[in-house]
Amino acid sequence: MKRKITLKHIARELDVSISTVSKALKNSEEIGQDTKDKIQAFAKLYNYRPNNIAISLKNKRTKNIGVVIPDIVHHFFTTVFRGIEHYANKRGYNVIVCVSDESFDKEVINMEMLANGSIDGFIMALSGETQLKNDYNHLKEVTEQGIPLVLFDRVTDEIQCDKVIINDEEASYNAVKKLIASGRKKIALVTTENYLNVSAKRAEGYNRALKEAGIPVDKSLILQLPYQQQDESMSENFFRKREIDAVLCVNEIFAVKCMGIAQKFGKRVPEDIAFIGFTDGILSRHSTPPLTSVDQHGERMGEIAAQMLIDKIESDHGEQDEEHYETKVINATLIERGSTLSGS
Amino acid sequence: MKRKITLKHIARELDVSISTVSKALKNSEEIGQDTKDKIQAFAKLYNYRPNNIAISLKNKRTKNIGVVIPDIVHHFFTTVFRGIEHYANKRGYNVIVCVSDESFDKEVINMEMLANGSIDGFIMALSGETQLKNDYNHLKEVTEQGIPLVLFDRVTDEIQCDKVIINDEEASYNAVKKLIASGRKKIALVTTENYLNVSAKRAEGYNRALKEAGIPVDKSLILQLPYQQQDESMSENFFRKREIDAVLCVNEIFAVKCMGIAQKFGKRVPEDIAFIGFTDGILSRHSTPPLTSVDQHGERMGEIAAQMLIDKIESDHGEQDEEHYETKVINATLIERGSTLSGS
DNA sequence: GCTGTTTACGAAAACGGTTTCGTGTTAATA
DNA sequence: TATTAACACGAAACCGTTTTCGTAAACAGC
Repeated sequence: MKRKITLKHIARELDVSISTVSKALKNSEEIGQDTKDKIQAFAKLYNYRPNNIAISLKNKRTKNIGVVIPDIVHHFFTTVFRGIEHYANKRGYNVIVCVSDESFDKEVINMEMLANGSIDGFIMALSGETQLKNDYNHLKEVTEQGIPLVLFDRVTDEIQCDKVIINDEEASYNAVKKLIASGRKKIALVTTENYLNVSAKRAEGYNRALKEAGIPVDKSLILQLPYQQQDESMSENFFRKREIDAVLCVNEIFAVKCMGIAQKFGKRVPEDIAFIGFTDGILSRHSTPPLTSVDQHGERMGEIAAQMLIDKIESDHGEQDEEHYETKVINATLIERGSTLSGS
Repeated sequence: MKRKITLKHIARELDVSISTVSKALKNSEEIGQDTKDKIQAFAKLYNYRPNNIAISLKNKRTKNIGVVIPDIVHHFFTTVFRGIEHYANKRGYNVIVCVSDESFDKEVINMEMLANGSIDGFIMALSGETQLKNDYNHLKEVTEQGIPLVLFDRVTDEIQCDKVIINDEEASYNAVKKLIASGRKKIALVTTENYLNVSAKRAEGYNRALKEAGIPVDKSLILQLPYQQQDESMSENFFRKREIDAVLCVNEIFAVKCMGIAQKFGKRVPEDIAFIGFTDGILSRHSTPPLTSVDQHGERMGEIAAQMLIDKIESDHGEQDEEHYETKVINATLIERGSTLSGS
């Protein structure tokens, strides 16, 4: 077992001082060429690599960023994460992930663990419980310590920091407008039970589009399902009883499920009934027919979040002048597929 | 902005030495009760937390583990990751993730970055390119440095280390046997083009089950698709021309796609044709009919991998006696759903 | 009053680097 | 020849902890 070699080893072996070795490996002008050659050759031979931890301690920079998300087995979050990871890696950063499991306590504990020197900044989406409790002291503490923070998707106005979100309301509005334009009249909305921030926004867009088209909003056309629904009777009743020719769902699981139910009742998609879902994931692409859905550009979102964070980290050398925070809005786009297109 | 407070600050403020502060906060017997009280009160007041980096440097233990996987937007890998993260957190470890994107070079670079002190051990699944090149020097280097390594799912015999895999061959064998038992005779196999390790194992199980039942293996019933296939003509031709009453697919995407195609040709699932997929993910649960599939127990796999790794890390204090490595095999189980059950 | 023990704390080394400053040697200049 | 600048390197501080060891002061025992 070859143990890692350190500056001290090299110095002792070559009978020079540690500082000389350090400088030689940085090709400093201070050191004579022969000495540099000798040291560099030796270092290469023994595959010397500086110890990251020691450097972190010295520089007070870890080159790590902390990502805290509610769930990892979740298409949208992993997509964002991929964007973060790619961008961060490009700039020489590693990513430490913690999963809050939608729990406030876990979110707090994870952040505290990481905030004690392990990372240079945070990127996070709030857990459901945190949004419910509306308690953001852990975020405040972190920012007060001068640790940069970027929130994405699940954000809050209570905290002053950089944010990246999508235009949920508008995306929803546009989707419904498109349905109306293609002649649909009885448009249903399938949303979550406990109005999450994003679901609420999407409902607003739905309402606005209908109103603008002069279609009265019919509450009986709005179905609220539990987040993790097992039982399909609610949805079945909903679709059995009602005359519906289009459906907007706030996520793709609901959309695919509802589409299946409608088909079971003999409706043809998209001829009799059209479907649009949010979150363009694997389900949308592989359902029959493929689902028209709102692409939230998760990867781009992750890249932007990472960029904002790292820029802030690296500009942070002086006391930050006047604090200046941005909220970037990403335009979601509708990807049209078989569940709305009637042409082949 | 309240900066982080250190032992030195406390010491200066209370006019004692740094060592006294350190000991007092650990409630050492060496320190007088009044001094301890004073110091602890002060520390609590200013919310003192020891700096992780300094501790890491001192202990040569980071309490971080590195996870390197080929892809993160991938149901199976995220499931495993969740298992790793949960277990690691329970034992006080954080997780640094790097994504190799199926690229050999990225895998190497990522591991080198992390191996220089950032982590105490690795958990990884090999990238496709690495398996193709059959070059494992980066893994060898890491293990030779005494860094514990656990491979999961995509493993290799070339490296001596702990491993966690599922019984692919047997799972496949059992699945096909079940199809045969339910009266299916013309059983197709849909697999990947460039035989990955796991695909090969699954094909073996398929062959064995057929042979054992006295059914000759018909090469024309085996379809090899590119990993990321766009074009469906290959699959369409396959299903159009052949008399097939059951299909085993090496992943759920293939299964759902093929099921859709068969349905398009007027076949009823499962009456006319049954489907079984590997990887029990979101697609299986939400397809119509829901797909019978092989659950690889990713979360359990992650937990076991993390446990093996951390146990090794924490037993590693002395020079490890004689090296002893294990390969744990997890039994995949078949989850039966509508794509094979003919009963309601 | 002298020795021997506690008690309660501080000095210093160590982890592995970076960096500032000082200094001995040589070469250039007056 | 004396002065000085350039060169090449080492000593030491520092980042924030932990931990070993040394030692003053107080106290006990004789």
